[in-house]
Amino acid sequence: MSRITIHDVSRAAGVSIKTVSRVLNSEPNVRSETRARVLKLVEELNYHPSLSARSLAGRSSNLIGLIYQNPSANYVVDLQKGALERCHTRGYRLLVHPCEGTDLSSVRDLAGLVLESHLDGVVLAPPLSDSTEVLAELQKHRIRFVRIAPTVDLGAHSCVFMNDVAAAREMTEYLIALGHERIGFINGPPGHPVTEQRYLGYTLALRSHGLDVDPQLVDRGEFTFDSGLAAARRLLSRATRPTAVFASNDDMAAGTIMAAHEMGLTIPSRLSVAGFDDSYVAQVIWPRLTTVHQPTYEMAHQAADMLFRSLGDEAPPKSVEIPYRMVCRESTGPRPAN
Amino acid sequence: MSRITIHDVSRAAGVSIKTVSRVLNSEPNVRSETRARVLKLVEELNYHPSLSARSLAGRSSNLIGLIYQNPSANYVVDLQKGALERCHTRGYRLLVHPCEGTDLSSVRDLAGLVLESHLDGVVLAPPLSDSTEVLAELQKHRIRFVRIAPTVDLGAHSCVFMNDVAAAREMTEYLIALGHERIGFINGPPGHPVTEQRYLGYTLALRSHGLDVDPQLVDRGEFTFDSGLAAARRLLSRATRPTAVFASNDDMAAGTIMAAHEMGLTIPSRLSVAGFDDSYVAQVIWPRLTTVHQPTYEMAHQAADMLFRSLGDEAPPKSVEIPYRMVCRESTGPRPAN
DNA sequence: GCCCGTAAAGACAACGCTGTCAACCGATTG
DNA sequence: CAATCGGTTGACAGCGTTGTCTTTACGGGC
Repeated sequence: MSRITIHDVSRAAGVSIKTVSRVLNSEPNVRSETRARVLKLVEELNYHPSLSARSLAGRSSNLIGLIYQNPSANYVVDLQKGALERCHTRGYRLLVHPCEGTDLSSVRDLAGLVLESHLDGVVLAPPLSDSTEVLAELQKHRIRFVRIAPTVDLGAHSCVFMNDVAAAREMTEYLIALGHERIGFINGPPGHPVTEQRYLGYTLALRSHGLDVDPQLVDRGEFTFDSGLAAARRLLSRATRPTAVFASNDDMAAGTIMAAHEMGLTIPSRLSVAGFDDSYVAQVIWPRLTTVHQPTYEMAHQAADMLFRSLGDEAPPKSVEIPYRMVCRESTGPRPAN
Repeated sequence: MSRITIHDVSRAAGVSIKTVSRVLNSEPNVRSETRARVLKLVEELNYHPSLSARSLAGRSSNLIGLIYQNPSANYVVDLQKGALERCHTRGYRLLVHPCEGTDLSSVRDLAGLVLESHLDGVVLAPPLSDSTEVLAELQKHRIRFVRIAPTVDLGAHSCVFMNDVAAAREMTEYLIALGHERIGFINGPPGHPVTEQRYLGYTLALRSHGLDVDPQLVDRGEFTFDSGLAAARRLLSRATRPTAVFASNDDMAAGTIMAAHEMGLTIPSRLSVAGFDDSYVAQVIWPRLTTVHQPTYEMAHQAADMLFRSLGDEAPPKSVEIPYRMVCRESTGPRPAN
């Protein structure tokens, strides 16, 4: 039982392989009668064109890459789903490529991956979307790419993003509106694109409401639960404890909630906690987390779409902003009377 | 700047393309001196062989598929990581394929996927690993596969699994040992491979300790947080409330904990909750969840390994059992004095 | 009635590699 | 010294498509 090829179909239909090829690629200049006959045979013989042969012979491989380096499972899955959905409707296939480790070797591998697999283009998720090495490598090989949530070289390439500054600012202002004045902040790791932005939003909100940015109220984590737990423990043991903590992602917010539980601080009556991302954990922990919905799925979806458009020489917009959404749940409340 | 091919390397090294090919594939009968020269040029020219050409010309595509249909992000990511790691060390590439929807079309597509992409084989995750349609389709096309956690046709093909029955039994016995006698159970959806097994473990434990299986204490969910929450609400409002609830996965256990919080039942002093999977949420919710660690990563890793071995005609073991591990945290405690 | 334009279809050479087989070499053997 | 052999290498034909160019058929305009 060997593979069914275009030759089998062409023989059965009594046409040349080129005609079958034309039908399969929806090219013009095929009589509708012939087209129908070929299509019927394709169905009957259960013929599936070889992608390898296609990408070898043609200009396109109908394969794009999704490149990320992110520890958060939910983020990754949303990314994949968004990109996959778009790939599916456009007849593309997706190769996922988690870049583990920050070493340079994986960066060099990247161009290799694209070349080996004949990728038509790649979608770059943060923090890789800001890596100058990665960008340089891709450009050197003239590889098309779309970046998700970059913070540097905005104008240079297509990208899709959300306004992290405005979102962080709005969340902080929400806490201020609830009466909080000592608002702690758990920052992300330095160097990560969104870290600066979310912190900036936090400080802008404070300043515009006449509040000082107290370094005693700012700590730092690695965007992981454990690091958030540790940072929150430090923050909540300070002499002047904050009445609200804004963690710059949900995992660290979950850590903060755990720390509060440990210390017997009821949420939100004695401590308000806000997160960022609206990941799965936000809906699952007690109390449910007030957070900013990051449109990861939509961004990946849009990024893939822009990539396809640029592959089709259909000059895509330089950048697309996807709106975020405040999600107010039960982890935040008015400042304690005290 | 066009692509660098095997011809460029062979020209530069002053050998035939076949010799370069031999070097790249670690074939014998190449003088070590020649081999070194070729390798050096490959490095210098930054040559990357085309996988399309390879899979078209050769017998193997060095590409395997990971096929799943699972809503849980953490499970999926663990699966991917396990398979990817093994692929990486063996020089294979991984095509992930989430089968959304249970419709037959995706099943028919499956063989198409394999044929189109020249996959050498596939790893099948539950619940697809039990789908007779999928298995039939793969066999019809003589496609090699390894199943993860199947429950039917065990002997027929290679598979890797864990002992869900024993694990569920051990967890139930752990609760019994804590003094609990009214132990609720939240079952999974009918038809899913592990549903029956975990329930069986639960009943076996009860019976062997002289306890009845009270249908009033058993409810059902869909392995999702929301369904677990709903089931727990029902379960905890019954006349004779259980003193412990064993949810057959972590997401539903998280829902149970949320329900308990809603009803003001402190955990574990008034209600013990146990889960299954040891997914990310288990470590993040308050109190941390007592659960069974499901070795998802290891199973995927092992499955990929077995697939590679069977591709290399190195008759792999028919089935491999990966040990589970009880993880006792703070969500379980002695039966309330009452 | 002839020429030309255009739609429809085919012939054939790539694409970049591997598989097969043949060729060559120096060394061993009878 | 011819025959043989194993290690080393190369020539060349695919693999299953698409791209390019050519051929054929069929109308319409003069």
